[in-house]
Amino acid sequence: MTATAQLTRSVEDYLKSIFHLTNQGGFATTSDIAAMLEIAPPSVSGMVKRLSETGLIEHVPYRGVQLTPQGRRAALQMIRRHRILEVYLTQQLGYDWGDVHEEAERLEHAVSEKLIEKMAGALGDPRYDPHGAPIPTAAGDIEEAELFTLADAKIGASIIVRQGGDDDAARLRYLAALGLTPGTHLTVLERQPFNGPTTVRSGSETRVVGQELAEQLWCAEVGGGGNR
Amino acid sequence: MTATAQLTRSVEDYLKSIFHLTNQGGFATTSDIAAMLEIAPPSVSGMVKRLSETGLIEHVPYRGVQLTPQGRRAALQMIRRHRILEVYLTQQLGYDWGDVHEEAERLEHAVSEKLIEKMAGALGDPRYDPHGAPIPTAAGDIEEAELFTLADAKIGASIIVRQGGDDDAARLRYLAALGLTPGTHLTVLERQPFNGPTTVRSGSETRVVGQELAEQLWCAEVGGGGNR
DNA sequence: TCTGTTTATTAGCTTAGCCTAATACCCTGT
DNA sequence: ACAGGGTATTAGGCTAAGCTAATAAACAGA
Repeated sequence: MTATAQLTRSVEDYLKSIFHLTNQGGFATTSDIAAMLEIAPPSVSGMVKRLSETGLIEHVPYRGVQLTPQGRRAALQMIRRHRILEVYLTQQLGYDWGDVHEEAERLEHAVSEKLIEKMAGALGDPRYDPHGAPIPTAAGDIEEAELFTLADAKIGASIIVRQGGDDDAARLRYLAALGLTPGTHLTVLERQPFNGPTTVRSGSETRVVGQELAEQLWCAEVGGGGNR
Repeated sequence: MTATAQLTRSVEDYLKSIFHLTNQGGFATTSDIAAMLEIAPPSVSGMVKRLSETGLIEHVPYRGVQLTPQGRRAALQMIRRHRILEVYLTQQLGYDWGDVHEEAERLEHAVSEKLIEKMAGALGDPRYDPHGAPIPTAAGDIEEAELFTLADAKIGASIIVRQGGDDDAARLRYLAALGLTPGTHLTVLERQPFNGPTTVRSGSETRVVGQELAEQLWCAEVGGGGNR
C-alpha cells in the first residue's frame, strides 16, 4: 500500500502531462510540458524541482524529466479516473462524445477512489474510453497498444480507429460526422504523395482524409490489443 | 443572466457557511464562520474583506456578515449542487446514506451546471436530499420549512423527520438504525424533565431518544412544506 | 461607570503556483 | 573550435489563502 500523500490538482496535471509526453519513451522537456499545460516554462522548472524532491519524477537538468515508478502509478491513477469518468458521463448521463473531456478534466481531481470503482462497476469495468483509449486497471496496468496515426498507416493495412487525442471537441465531432469513431475498422487504400490525403474504406464507404486530420487520428493494427 | 465570474473553491465554502449561519436571520459572526470552516478567525476577517469588495456579502464591522442577493444566489447554487449530488450518489451508485456528504463536498466544486441538471433530470428533479433537506431549484428558490429539533418538538405533535445535519456519518448511521430516517412520521409522546429523553411513536414502534441526539434531529410539522 | 473578558481586526509571515526578465547552458553550423 | 540561437534555469515579484501575535472594539458584571 503506497501511502501517497494527497496530491494537489496542479501536481496531478503535471504527472498526467509527463506521462503522455514520455509514453513513447525518452524525456519530457520543460517546454513541452509548459506547452501542454499552457503555462510559462519557468513555472515548469519550479514545479519540476518540487516533484523531484518528493520522488515523483527524475530530473536530468537541461534534458528533461521522467516519471519514477511512484509517479507513474499516480499518473495512471489519474488517467484511469479520467477515462472511467468519460465512459460514465457518456453512457449513463447522455454526454456528447466531444464534450466529456472537459468535464472529466475537472472531476478527476475531486472524485474518490471509491466513487471511481463504483462507476467502473456500474459500467461493467470498461477497457476503453469513448475515444478508444485504453483504461488502466485499478492495479495500475495499462494496455500497451502499438498506436500510430492514420498518416503513418501502411497502404493496404487493416486497422482499427483508436483515437488517442480527446482534447478538441470540434475536431472530435467532425470525425464522428465522418464516421471515424473509435472501434471503426478501416482498410487503408492509398495515400497521395507529398503528405497528401489518405483514402480509406470503412465497410462499403470510402473516405478521403486530409493529412492534418490523419495525423491526429490514432489507430492500432487489427488484432493488436483487443477491439473494444 | 448574472455573469458570476468563476468563484474559487474557498469562496464557495465561505458562502455556503454564511448561508447556513444566517438561515434563521441575523448575522454570521467571524468566529462562527471560522469554527464551521475549521480555520482561524483572522483568516475569515481577510476573506470577508475580499468578499465584500466583490459584492457577495455585506459586512458590519465587529457585528458580522450577511449575504447580498448575489451572494445568496451563489450559495443556493452550491447547496443545490451538493444536494443533487447526494441524491444521485445514493440512488444511482449505491452510496451509503452516511457517506455521501463527504464525497459531495468535494464534487460540488468541480461539477458543471450542465452535469448537475443532467443528474437532476435522471432523478426526476428530486425536491429533498437523502437527509431530508430541501433542494433549491435551478432558479434559486428554496422551500422555507419551519424546522425545529426533536428536543424542541411539542408533546403530542405529529411531525416528520427532516434531519438537517448531514455532517457526522456515524451519527447518521445510528439514527438510521433507530429507524429515524428523513420522511419518517413521528408522534411526540412525552419528554422527561431537565433535558431528559423524548419518547416518540413511529408507526407501531416506540423509541426513546436522548436529549443529545434529539437536538440534532431536525423535524417539520406534518403538512408544512411537502413530505418528500 | 469602569474594568476585565471576549471577540474582531490589523500586522506581518508562510507556502503554492504562477509570472517576466535576466542569465546560463547546450548544440549546431561554419 | 567557436559563435549564435534556442532551451532551461535562476532571480525576483505577485496573488490567494492560510497562520500567529499584537491591538482594538464591544460587552457584561460589579
